Amino acid sequence: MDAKKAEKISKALADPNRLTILKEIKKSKQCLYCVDLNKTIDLAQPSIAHHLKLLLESELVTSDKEGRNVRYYLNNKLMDEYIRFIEGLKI
Amino acid sequence: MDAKKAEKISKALADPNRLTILKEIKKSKQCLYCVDLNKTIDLAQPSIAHHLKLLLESELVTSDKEGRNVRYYLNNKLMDEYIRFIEGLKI
DNA sequence: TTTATTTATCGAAGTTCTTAAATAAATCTA
DNA sequence: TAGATTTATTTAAGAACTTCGATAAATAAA
Repeated sequence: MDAKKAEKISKALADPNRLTILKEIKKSKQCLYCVDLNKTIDLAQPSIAHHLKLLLESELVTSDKEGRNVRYYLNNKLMDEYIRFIEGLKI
Repeated sequence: MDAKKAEKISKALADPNRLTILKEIKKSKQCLYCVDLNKTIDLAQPSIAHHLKLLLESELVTSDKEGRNVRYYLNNKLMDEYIRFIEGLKI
């Protein structure tokens, strides 16, 4: 992973609501519907949609459509790559 | 590590110049003088001082004074804690 | 087909971040 | 002590980010 990608991922992780979203996806076991986040997170729907978009753009999260719902998944592989990048910063 | 701390570290990592600074500290083997960064990074001195302050506040970097110079060190232990936090996000 | 539900987009307001010029503070050197 | 060097602080401008209301788009349900 290059520094630019790591920067983008770091940015995606640099917000309390996005960290909460990631934890909620984890809690939901593999996937999560966007609509469930509206109940958990105290933000307006467009704000949640915005955060999900950033997470998708960072590729920390993937998604697929199921009717009018969207399912979200964690990208464990990318998280591992990010971890390796951080490891690479260490002496 | 709690989410608030992880957020702060993520913020510190979410900038290309700060990632470069971390890499330079690593390259310098254990420590680095602030003045050396002025040669490496194309930023004005106050900007570099600002980035170093953020890195210190995140605790990713520590420092000590040596005369009028300041030496910077990577906090490998905190990086490990951060890595464990990211691991904890995975399913 | 009409209505309801779910998600995405646009636009604007407020906040935070990045950067640099000016300058101060600390310490070294001559 | 006087001047040079290194780092920190203040202030301000511009860029980027977060948030939400309004609204659009897509699909499901009645």
